[in-house]
Amino acid sequence: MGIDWNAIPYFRGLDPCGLKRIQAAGRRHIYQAGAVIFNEGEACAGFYVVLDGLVRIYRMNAEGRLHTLSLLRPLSTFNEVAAVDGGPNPFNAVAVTNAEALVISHDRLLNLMAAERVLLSNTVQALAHLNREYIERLEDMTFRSIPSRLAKLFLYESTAYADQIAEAPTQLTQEEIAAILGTTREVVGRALRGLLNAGLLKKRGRHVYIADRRGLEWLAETNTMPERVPNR
Amino acid sequence: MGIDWNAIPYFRGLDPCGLKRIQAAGRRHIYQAGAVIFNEGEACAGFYVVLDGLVRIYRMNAEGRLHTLSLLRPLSTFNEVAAVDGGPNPFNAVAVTNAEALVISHDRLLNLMAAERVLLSNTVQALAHLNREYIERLEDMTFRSIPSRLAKLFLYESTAYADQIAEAPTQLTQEEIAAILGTTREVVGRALRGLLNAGLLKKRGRHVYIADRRGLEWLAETNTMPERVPNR
DNA sequence: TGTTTTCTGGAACTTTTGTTGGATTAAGCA
DNA sequence: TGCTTAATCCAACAAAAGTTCCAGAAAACA
Repeated sequence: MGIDWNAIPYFRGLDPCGLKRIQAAGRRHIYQAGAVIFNEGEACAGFYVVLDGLVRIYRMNAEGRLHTLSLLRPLSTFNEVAAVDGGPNPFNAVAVTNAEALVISHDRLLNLMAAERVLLSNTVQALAHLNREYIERLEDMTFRSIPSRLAKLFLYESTAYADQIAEAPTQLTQEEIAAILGTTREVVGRALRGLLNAGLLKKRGRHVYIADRRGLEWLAETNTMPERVPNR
Repeated sequence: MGIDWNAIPYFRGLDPCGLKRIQAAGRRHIYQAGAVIFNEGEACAGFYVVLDGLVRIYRMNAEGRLHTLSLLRPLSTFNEVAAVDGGPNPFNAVAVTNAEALVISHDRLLNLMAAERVLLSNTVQALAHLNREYIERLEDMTFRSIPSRLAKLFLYESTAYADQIAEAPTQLTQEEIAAILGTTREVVGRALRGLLNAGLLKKRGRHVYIADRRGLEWLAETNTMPERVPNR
Protein backbone atom coordinates (compact mmCIF):
# COMPACT_ATOMS: atom_id res chain seq x y z
CA MET A 1 0.00 0.00 0.00
CA GLY A 2 1.43 3.32 -1.07
CA ILE A 3 1.61 6.27 1.27
CA ASP A 4 0.42 9.63 0.06
CA TRP A 5 3.47 11.62 1.04
CA ASN A 6 1.93 14.81 -0.22
CA ALA A 7 -0.66 14.58 2.53
CA ILE A 8 2.14 15.22 5.01
CA PRO A 9 2.85 18.97 5.15
CA TYR A 10 6.56 18.45 5.76
CA PHE A 11 7.04 16.46 2.56
CA ARG A 12 4.74 18.36 0.25
CA GLY A 13 6.28 19.63 -2.96
CA LEU A 14 9.43 17.54 -2.74
CA ASP A 15 10.84 16.06 -5.92
CA PRO A 16 10.87 12.24 -6.16
CA CYS A 17 14.58 12.15 -5.49
CA GLY A 18 14.22 14.12 -2.26
CA LEU A 19 11.31 11.96 -1.18
CA LYS A 20 13.34 8.85 -1.70
CA ARG A 21 16.14 10.25 0.37
CA ILE A 22 13.77 10.97 3.20
CA GLN A 23 12.25 7.53 3.07
CA ALA A 24 15.71 6.03 3.08
CA ALA A 25 16.65 8.10 6.13
CA GLY A 26 13.67 6.87 8.13
CA ARG A 27 13.19 3.59 9.91
CA ARG A 28 9.90 1.86 10.37
CA HIS A 29 8.97 0.90 13.88
CA ILE A 30 6.12 -1.32 14.98
CA TYR A 31 4.39 -0.92 18.33
CA GLN A 32 1.94 -3.15 20.12
CA ALA A 33 -1.19 -1.65 21.58
CA GLY A 34 -0.23 0.06 24.80
CA ALA A 35 3.48 0.17 24.08
CA VAL A 36 5.48 3.21 25.08
CA ILE A 37 6.98 5.00 22.08
CA PHE A 38 9.05 7.43 24.08
CA ASN A 39 8.96 9.38 27.31
CA GLU A 40 9.04 13.02 28.22
CA GLY A 41 12.45 14.30 29.22
CA GLU A 42 14.38 11.51 27.56
CA ALA A 43 16.97 12.26 24.90
CA CYS A 44 15.47 13.26 21.57
CA ALA A 45 13.71 10.31 19.97
CA GLY A 46 13.53 11.94 16.54
CA PHE A 47 10.80 12.88 14.11
CA TYR A 48 7.77 10.59 13.86
CA VAL A 49 5.23 9.99 11.15
CA VAL A 50 2.29 7.78 12.09
CA LEU A 51 1.81 5.21 9.35
CA ASP A 52 -0.79 3.04 11.01
CA GLY A 53 -2.80 2.92 14.21
CA LEU A 54 -3.52 5.53 16.85
CA VAL A 55 -0.94 7.34 18.96
CA ARG A 56 -1.50 9.29 22.13
CA ILE A 57 0.66 12.28 23.02
CA TYR A 58 0.34 13.27 26.65
CA ARG A 59 1.85 14.80 29.73
CA MET A 60 1.43 13.74 33.31
CA ASN A 61 1.72 15.72 36.51
CA ALA A 62 3.16 14.76 39.88
CA GLU A 63 -0.19 13.39 41.11
CA GLY A 64 -0.52 11.19 38.05
CA ARG A 65 -3.20 13.16 36.24
CA LEU A 66 -2.98 12.97 32.47
CA HIS A 67 -3.27 15.61 29.84
CA THR A 68 -3.70 14.24 26.35
CA LEU A 69 -2.26 16.79 23.95
CA SER A 70 -3.39 14.87 20.91
CA LEU A 71 -4.58 11.60 19.49
CA LEU A 72 -2.87 11.04 16.19
CA ARG A 73 -4.01 9.03 13.19
CA PRO A 74 -2.00 7.92 10.17
CA LEU A 75 -0.08 10.63 8.33
CA SER A 76 0.09 12.82 11.42
CA THR A 77 3.55 13.75 12.62
CA PHE A 78 4.86 14.32 16.12
CA ASN A 79 7.89 15.25 18.17
CA GLU A 80 9.04 17.72 15.52
CA VAL A 81 10.23 20.15 18.16
CA ALA A 82 12.77 17.79 19.69
CA ALA A 83 13.66 16.40 16.28
CA VAL A 84 14.56 19.91 15.16
CA ASP A 85 16.44 21.22 18.18
CA GLY A 86 17.80 17.95 19.47
CA GLY A 87 16.57 18.64 22.99
CA PRO A 88 14.65 16.22 25.22
CA ASN A 89 11.21 15.00 24.18
CA PRO A 90 8.63 17.47 25.43
CA PHE A 91 5.93 14.85 26.11
CA ASN A 92 5.17 11.15 26.26
CA ALA A 93 3.96 9.06 23.36
CA VAL A 94 2.24 5.68 23.48
CA ALA A 95 0.58 3.47 20.90
CA VAL A 96 -3.14 3.25 21.72
CA THR A 97 -3.74 0.49 19.19
CA ASN A 98 -1.18 -1.57 17.33
CA ALA A 99 0.72 1.03 15.38
CA GLU A 100 3.47 1.68 12.93
CA ALA A 101 5.61 4.76 12.55
CA LEU A 102 8.39 6.13 10.42
CA VAL A 103 11.17 7.57 12.57
CA ILE A 104 13.88 9.97 11.43
CA SER A 105 16.64 10.73 13.91
CA HIS A 106 17.62 14.28 14.83
CA ASP A 107 20.96 14.04 12.96
CA ARG A 108 19.43 12.71 9.81
CA LEU A 109 16.65 15.24 9.87
CA LEU A 110 19.20 18.04 10.10
CA ASN A 111 21.08 16.57 7.14
CA LEU A 112 17.90 16.25 5.14
CA MET A 113 16.89 19.81 5.90
CA ALA A 114 20.33 21.01 4.86
CA ALA A 115 20.07 19.12 1.59
CA GLU A 116 16.42 19.71 0.76
CA ARG A 117 15.45 23.32 0.91
CA VAL A 118 11.78 22.49 0.43
CA LEU A 119 11.81 20.32 3.52
CA LEU A 120 13.35 23.17 5.47
CA SER A 121 10.80 25.73 4.44
CA ASN A 122 7.95 23.27 4.89
CA THR A 123 9.22 22.73 8.40
CA VAL A 124 9.10 26.44 9.13
CA GLN A 125 5.49 26.55 8.03
CA ALA A 126 4.56 23.44 9.95
CA LEU A 127 6.14 24.71 13.15
CA ALA A 128 4.33 28.00 12.79
CA HIS A 129 1.09 26.09 12.45
CA LEU A 130 1.84 24.00 15.52
CA ASN A 131 2.51 27.18 17.39
CA ARG A 132 -0.91 28.53 16.58
CA GLU A 133 -2.49 25.37 17.86
CA TYR A 134 -0.68 25.66 21.15
CA ILE A 135 -1.62 29.31 21.58
CA GLU A 136 -5.21 28.32 21.02
CA ARG A 137 -5.07 25.49 23.54
CA LEU A 138 -3.40 27.76 26.04
CA GLU A 139 -6.25 30.23 25.80
CA ASP A 140 -8.78 27.43 26.10
CA MET A 141 -7.20 26.46 29.39
CA THR A 142 -6.97 30.00 30.72
CA PHE A 143 -10.34 31.29 29.68
CA ARG A 144 -12.81 28.50 29.08
CA SER A 145 -14.87 26.58 31.61
CA ILE A 146 -15.07 22.84 31.32
CA PRO A 147 -18.55 22.77 29.77
CA SER A 148 -17.26 25.26 27.23
CA ARG A 149 -14.22 23.16 26.42
CA LEU A 150 -16.44 20.13 26.13
CA ALA A 151 -18.70 21.95 23.69
CA LYS A 152 -15.67 22.85 21.64
CA LEU A 153 -14.53 19.27 21.61
CA PHE A 154 -17.88 18.10 20.29
CA LEU A 155 -17.90 20.76 17.61
CA TYR A 156 -14.36 20.04 16.58
CA GLU A 157 -14.69 16.28 16.54
CA SER A 158 -17.93 16.29 14.64
CA THR A 159 -16.61 18.50 11.87
CA ALA A 160 -13.74 16.10 11.57
CA TYR A 161 -16.36 13.55 10.64
CA ALA A 162 -17.82 15.84 7.99
CA ASP A 163 -20.88 16.74 9.99
CA GLN A 164 -22.64 13.49 9.23
CA ILE A 165 -22.49 11.95 12.63
CA ALA A 166 -22.09 14.25 15.54
CA GLU A 167 -21.48 11.53 18.03
CA ALA A 168 -17.77 11.41 17.63
CA PRO A 169 -16.53 12.09 21.16
CA THR A 170 -18.56 9.21 22.47
CA GLN A 171 -16.21 6.77 20.90
CA LEU A 172 -14.01 8.26 23.57
CA THR A 173 -14.74 7.26 27.13
CA GLN A 174 -15.40 9.96 29.70
CA GLU A 175 -12.00 9.14 31.09
CA GLU A 176 -10.38 9.93 27.75
CA ILE A 177 -12.38 13.10 27.28
CA ALA A 178 -11.26 14.16 30.75
CA ALA A 179 -7.62 13.69 29.78
CA ILE A 180 -8.13 15.75 26.64
CA LEU A 181 -9.81 18.57 28.54
CA GLY A 182 -7.29 18.41 31.36
CA THR A 183 -9.73 17.48 34.11
CA THR A 184 -11.21 14.39 35.76
CA ARG A 185 -13.80 11.82 34.76
CA GLU A 186 -16.42 12.91 37.25
CA VAL A 187 -16.29 16.49 36.10
CA VAL A 188 -16.74 15.45 32.50
CA GLY A 189 -19.72 13.34 33.48
CA ARG A 190 -21.30 16.31 35.20
CA ALA A 191 -20.62 18.64 32.29
CA LEU A 192 -22.06 16.09 29.89
CA ARG A 193 -25.21 15.86 31.98
CA GLY A 194 -25.39 19.65 31.92
CA LEU A 195 -25.24 19.81 28.14
CA LEU A 196 -27.85 17.07 27.87
CA ASN A 197 -30.20 18.89 30.23
CA ALA A 198 -29.72 22.12 28.35
CA GLY A 199 -30.73 20.35 25.17
CA LEU A 200 -27.43 20.94 23.42
CA LEU A 201 -26.68 17.25 23.17
CA LYS A 202 -28.97 14.27 22.90
CA LYS A 203 -28.64 10.65 23.70
CA ARG A 204 -29.74 7.73 21.64
CA GLY A 205 -28.88 4.55 23.41
CA ARG A 206 -25.22 4.71 24.19
CA HIS A 207 -24.46 7.44 21.73
CA VAL A 208 -24.40 11.12 22.37
CA TYR A 209 -24.85 13.43 19.44
CA ILE A 210 -25.22 17.11 18.77
CA ALA A 211 -28.76 18.41 19.11
CA ASP A 212 -28.13 22.14 18.91
CA ARG A 213 -24.99 23.12 17.05
CA ARG A 214 -25.59 26.85 17.45
CA GLY A 215 -26.09 26.45 21.14
CA LEU A 216 -22.80 24.60 21.44
CA GLU A 217 -21.06 27.32 19.48
CA TRP A 218 -22.52 29.91 21.80
CA LEU A 219 -21.32 28.03 24.85
CA ALA A 220 -17.86 27.50 23.35
CA GLU A 221 -17.49 31.18 22.54
CA THR A 222 -19.04 32.90 25.53
CA ASN A 223 -18.60 30.42 28.36
CA THR A 224 -22.28 30.79 29.24
CA MET A 225 -25.15 28.41 28.71
CA PRO A 226 -27.46 29.63 25.96
CA GLU A 227 -31.03 30.50 26.85
CA ARG A 228 -33.19 27.45 26.46
CA VAL A 229 -34.80 27.74 23.05
CA PRO A 230 -37.07 24.71 22.74
CA ASN A 231 -37.27 24.39 18.95
CA ARG A 232 -34.29 25.69 17.13
CA MET B 1 24.07 53.22 19.30
CA GLY B 2 24.76 49.92 17.61
CA ILE B 3 22.49 46.95 17.96
CA ASP B 4 24.01 43.59 18.75
CA TRP B 5 22.32 41.59 16.01
CA ASN B 6 23.98 38.43 17.15
CA ALA B 7 21.96 38.59 20.33
CA ILE B 8 18.85 37.93 18.24
CA PRO B 9 18.59 34.19 17.54
CA TYR B 10 17.07 34.73 14.10
CA PHE B 11 20.03 36.76 12.88
CA ARG B 12 22.85 34.86 14.49
CA GLY B 13 25.61 33.68 12.20
CA LEU B 14 24.58 35.79 9.23
CA ASP B 15 27.29 37.31 7.09
CA PRO B 16 27.49 41.14 7.07
CA CYS B 17 25.90 41.27 3.64
CA GLY B 18 22.90 39.26 4.75
CA LEU B 19 22.53 41.36 7.87
CA LYS B 20 22.50 44.51 5.83
CA ARG B 21 19.84 43.11 3.62
CA ILE B 22 17.68 42.33 6.59
CA GLN B 23 18.13 45.75 8.09
CA ALA B 24 17.25 47.28 4.76
CA ALA B 25 14.08 45.19 4.59
CA GLY B 26 12.88 46.35 8.00
CA ARG B 27 11.21 49.60 8.93
CA ARG B 28 11.56 51.30 12.24
CA HIS B 29 8.36 52.17 14.04
CA ILE B 30 7.98 54.33 17.11
CA TYR B 31 5.19 53.86 19.62
CA GLN B 32 4.03 56.05 22.46
CA ALA B 33 3.40 54.48 25.85
CA GLY B 34 0.06 52.74 25.70
CA ALA B 35 -0.15 52.68 21.92
CA VAL B 36 -1.59 49.64 20.18
CA ILE B 37 0.98 47.93 17.96
CA PHE B 38 -1.46 45.48 16.42
CA ASN B 39 -4.53 43.48 17.28
CA GLU B 40 -5.38 39.82 17.36
CA GLY B 41 -7.17 38.56 14.28
CA GLU B 42 -6.07 41.41 12.04
CA ALA B 43 -4.12 40.74 8.87
CA CYS B 44 -0.52 39.76 9.49
CA ALA B 45 1.42 42.73 10.83
CA GLY B 46 4.82 41.18 10.14
CA PHE B 47 7.86 40.23 12.15
CA TYR B 48 8.82 42.49 15.07
CA VAL B 49 12.07 43.10 16.87
CA VAL B 50 11.87 45.25 19.98
CA LEU B 51 14.61 47.87 19.80
CA ASP B 52 13.61 49.97 22.76
CA GLY B 53 11.02 50.03 25.51
CA LEU B 54 8.66 47.37 26.81
CA VAL B 55 6.00 45.55 24.80
CA ARG B 56 3.10 43.53 26.11
CA ILE B 57 1.73 40.55 24.19
CA TYR B 58 -1.70 39.49 25.40
CA ARG B 59 -5.03 37.94 24.68
CA MET B 60 -8.42 38.92 25.99
CA ASN B 61 -11.56 36.88 26.45
CA ALA B 62 -15.20 37.82 25.92
CA GLU B 63 -15.58 39.11 29.49
CA GLY B 64 -12.55 41.35 29.08
CA ARG B 65 -10.12 39.39 31.19
CA LEU B 66 -6.52 39.67 30.07
CA HIS B 67 -3.87 37.07 29.65
CA THR B 68 -0.40 38.49 29.24
CA LEU B 69 1.61 36.00 27.21
CA SER B 70 4.81 37.96 27.57
CA LEU B 71 6.44 41.23 28.43
CA LEU B 72 9.20 41.88 25.95
CA ARG B 73 12.39 43.90 26.33
CA PRO B 74 14.80 45.10 23.66
CA LEU B 75 16.14 42.43 21.28
CA SER B 76 13.14 40.21 21.86
CA THR B 77 11.11 39.31 18.80
CA PHE B 78 7.41 38.68 18.40
CA ASN B 79 4.67 37.74 15.95
CA GLU B 80 6.98 35.34 14.15
CA VAL B 81 4.16 32.88 13.62
CA ALA B 82 2.02 35.25 11.58
CA ALA B 83 5.08 36.70 9.87
CA VAL B 84 6.00 33.23 8.67
CA ASP B 85 2.63 31.88 7.58
CA GLY B 86 1.00 35.16 6.64
CA GLY B 87 -2.10 34.39 8.69
CA PRO B 88 -3.80 36.75 11.14
CA ASN B 89 -1.96 37.95 14.23
CA PRO B 90 -2.50 35.43 17.00
CA PHE B 91 -2.55 38.00 19.82
CA ASN B 92 -2.55 41.69 20.66
CA ALA B 93 0.55 43.81 21.13
CA VAL B 94 0.81 47.17 22.89
CA ALA B 95 3.69 49.41 23.89
CA VAL B 96 3.80 49.55 27.68
CA THR B 97 6.39 52.35 27.68
CA ASN B 98 7.53 54.47 24.77
CA ALA B 99 8.99 51.93 22.42
CA GLU B 100 10.68 51.36 19.13
CA ALA B 101 10.55 48.30 16.92
CA LEU B 102 11.95 47.01 13.67
CA VAL B 103 9.19 45.56 11.50
CA ILE B 104 9.65 43.21 8.56
CA SER B 105 6.57 42.44 6.50
CA HIS B 106 5.49 38.89 5.71
CA ASP B 107 6.46 39.20 2.03
CA ARG B 108 9.87 40.56 2.75
CA LEU B 109 10.54 38.00 5.42
CA LEU B 110 9.72 35.21 2.96
CA ASN B 111 12.10 36.75 0.44
CA LEU B 112 14.82 37.06 3.02
CA MET B 113 14.38 33.49 4.13
CA ALA B 114 14.56 32.33 0.54
CA ALA B 115 17.77 34.26 -0.02
CA GLU B 116 19.50 33.66 3.30
CA ARG B 117 19.62 30.03 4.23
CA VAL B 118 20.98 30.83 7.66
CA LEU B 119 17.96 32.94 8.44
CA LEU B 120 15.72 30.08 7.40
CA SER B 121 17.39 27.52 9.58
CA ASN B 122 17.63 29.95 12.48
CA THR B 123 13.89 30.44 12.14
CA VAL B 124 13.25 26.72 12.37
CA GLN B 125 15.22 26.58 15.59
CA ALA B 126 13.56 29.66 17.02
CA LEU B 127 10.08 28.35 16.26
CA ALA B 128 10.92 25.05 17.88
CA HIS B 129 12.05 26.92 20.95
CA LEU B 130 8.85 28.97 21.02
CA ASN B 131 6.90 25.77 20.80
CA ARG B 132 8.58 24.38 23.87
CA GLU B 133 7.67 27.51 25.77
CA TYR B 134 4.03 27.19 24.84
CA ILE B 135 3.90 23.52 25.78
CA GLU B 136 5.33 24.48 29.14
CA ARG B 137 2.81 27.26 29.70
CA LEU B 138 0.00 24.98 28.66
CA GLU B 139 0.99 22.47 31.32
CA ASP B 140 1.28 25.25 33.89
CA MET B 141 -2.31 26.18 33.18
CA THR B 142 -3.62 22.63 33.22
CA PHE B 143 -1.76 21.30 36.22
CA ARG B 144 -0.59 24.08 38.51
CA SER B 145 -2.55 25.93 41.16
CA ILE B 146 -2.27 29.67 41.34
CA PRO B 147 0.09 29.71 44.34
CA SER B 148 2.27 27.30 42.41
CA ARG B 149 2.28 29.45 39.30
CA LEU B 150 3.06 32.45 41.43
CA ALA B 151 6.01 30.65 42.99
CA LYS B 152 7.25 29.82 39.52
CA LEU B 153 6.95 33.43 38.47
CA PHE B 154 9.04 34.57 41.41
CA LEU B 155 11.69 31.98 40.73
CA TYR B 156 11.82 32.78 37.06
CA GLU B 157 11.84 36.52 37.45
CA SER B 158 14.46 36.51 40.16
CA THR B 159 16.90 34.42 38.18
CA ALA B 160 16.53 36.91 35.41
CA TYR B 161 18.03 39.37 37.84
CA ALA B 162 20.99 37.08 38.54
CA ASP B 163 19.80 36.09 41.97
CA GLN B 164 20.91 39.32 43.62
CA ILE B 165 17.52 40.73 44.43
CA ALA B 166 14.65 38.38 44.49
CA GLU B 167 12.02 41.04 44.56
CA ALA B 168 11.54 41.26 40.86
CA PRO B 169 7.84 40.57 40.44
CA THR B 170 7.01 43.38 42.77
CA GLN B 171 7.92 45.86 40.12
CA LEU B 172 4.80 44.39 38.64
CA THR B 173 1.51 45.34 40.22
CA GLN B 174 -0.80 42.60 41.46
CA GLU B 175 -3.00 43.41 38.52
CA GLU B 176 -0.15 42.71 36.12
CA ILE B 177 0.83 39.51 37.89
CA ALA B 178 -2.79 38.41 37.64
CA ALA B 179 -2.76 38.95 33.89
CA ILE B 180 0.44 36.93 33.57
CA LEU B 181 -0.96 34.06 35.61
CA GLY B 182 -4.31 34.24 33.90
CA THR B 183 -6.37 35.08 36.96
CA THR B 184 -7.66 38.11 38.87
CA ARG B 185 -6.11 40.67 41.18
CA GLU B 186 -7.82 39.44 44.35
CA VAL B 187 -6.72 35.90 43.79
CA VAL B 188 -3.13 37.02 43.36
CA GLY B 189 -3.38 39.05 46.53
CA ARG B 190 -4.63 36.04 48.42
CA ALA B 191 -1.92 33.77 47.01
CA LEU B 192 0.73 36.35 47.86
CA ARG B 193 -0.53 36.50 51.43
CA GLY B 194 -0.37 32.71 51.51
CA LEU B 195 3.26 32.63 50.44
CA LEU B 196 4.13 35.35 52.94
CA ASN B 197 2.44 33.46 55.78
CA ALA B 198 4.19 30.26 54.79
CA GLY B 199 7.50 32.07 55.04
CA LEU B 200 8.39 31.55 51.37
CA LEU B 201 8.40 35.26 50.66
CA LYS B 202 9.20 38.21 52.86
CA LYS B 203 8.27 41.81 52.82
CA ARG B 204 10.50 44.78 53.42
CA GLY B 205 8.50 47.93 53.05
CA ARG B 206 6.85 47.79 49.68
CA HIS B 207 9.11 45.11 48.34
CA VAL B 208 8.53 41.42 48.39
CA TYR B 209 11.51 39.15 48.06
CA ILE B 210 12.29 35.48 48.18
CA ALA B 211 12.87 34.13 51.67
CA ASP B 212 12.95 30.41 50.94
CA ARG B 213 13.99 29.50 47.44
CA ARG B 214 13.81 25.76 48.04
CA GLY B 215 10.34 26.09 49.44
CA LEU B 216 9.23 27.98 46.36
CA GLU B 217 10.72 25.31 44.14
CA TRP B 218 8.88 22.66 46.09
CA LEU B 219 5.61 24.51 45.70
CA ALA B 220 6.20 25.10 42.01
CA GLU B 221 6.94 21.44 41.39
CA THR B 222 4.45 19.67 43.60
CA ASN B 223 1.57 22.10 43.91
CA THR B 224 1.64 21.66 47.68
CA MET B 225 2.82 24.01 50.37
CA PRO B 226 6.09 22.82 51.90
CA GLU B 227 6.15 21.88 55.56
CA ARG B 228 7.02 24.91 57.58
CA VAL B 229 10.75 24.69 58.27
CA PRO B 230 11.59 27.72 60.41
CA ASN B 231 15.29 28.10 59.62
CA ARG B 232 16.34 26.85 56.26
C1' DT C 1 0.70 70.87 50.24
C1' DG C 2 -3.57 68.82 49.50
C1' DT C 3 -6.08 66.14 46.19
C1' DT C 4 -6.75 62.54 43.16
C1' DT C 5 -5.64 58.23 41.42
C1' DT C 6 -3.74 53.81 41.72
C1' DC C 7 -2.55 50.02 44.35
C1' DT C 8 -3.11 46.97 48.22
C1' DG C 9 -5.39 44.34 52.26
C1' DG C 10 -8.74 41.61 53.53
C1' DA C 11 -13.48 39.77 54.66
C1' DA C 12 -17.61 37.42 53.05
C1' DC C 13 -19.71 35.11 49.63
C1' DT C 14 -20.67 32.40 45.04
C1' DT C 15 -19.38 29.40 41.61
C1' DT C 16 -16.66 26.05 39.66
C1' DT C 17 -13.83 22.30 39.93
C1' DG C 18 -12.04 18.27 42.21
C1' DT C 19 -12.86 14.13 45.32
C1' DT C 20 -15.08 10.19 47.42
C1' DG C 21 -17.95 6.43 47.35
C1' DG C 22 -21.61 3.58 46.23
C1' DA C 23 -25.22 1.95 42.86
C1' DT C 24 -26.35 0.79 38.13
C1' DT C 25 -25.62 -0.46 33.52
C1' DA C 26 -23.28 -2.13 29.64
C1' DA C 27 -19.65 -4.82 27.34
C1' DG C 28 -16.44 -8.54 26.97
C1' DC C 29 -15.50 -13.18 27.67
C1' DA C 30 -15.38 -18.10 29.30
C1' DT D 1 -25.57 -18.12 29.82
C1' DG D 2 -23.45 -16.38 33.83
C1' DC D 3 -19.40 -14.04 35.44
C1' DT D 4 -16.15 -10.37 35.35
C1' DT D 5 -14.54 -6.06 34.12
C1' DA D 6 -15.20 -1.50 32.49
C1' DA D 7 -17.93 2.47 32.08
C1' DT D 8 -21.42 5.39 33.78
C1' DC D 9 -24.58 7.86 36.97
C1' DC D 10 -25.39 10.55 40.77
C1' DA D 11 -25.17 12.53 45.34
C1' DA D 12 -22.59 14.74 48.92
C1' DC D 13 -18.72 16.96 50.18
C1' DA D 14 -14.09 19.59 50.02
C1' DA D 15 -11.14 22.75 48.04
C1' DA D 16 -9.85 26.18 44.83
C1' DA D 17 -10.82 30.03 42.18
C1' DG D 18 -13.60 33.93 41.09
C1' DT D 19 -16.54 37.99 42.75
C1' DT D 20 -18.09 41.86 45.45
C1' DC D 21 -17.26 45.27 48.42
C1' DC D 22 -15.01 48.54 51.24
C1' DA D 23 -11.22 50.52 53.79
C1' DG D 24 -6.44 52.06 53.90
C1' DA D 25 -1.90 53.07 52.05
C1' DA D 26 1.11 54.75 48.72
C1' DA D 27 2.16 57.26 44.56
C1' DA D 28 1.34 60.71 41.26
C1' DC D 29 0.46 65.25 40.40
C1' DA D 30 -1.36 69.84 40.41
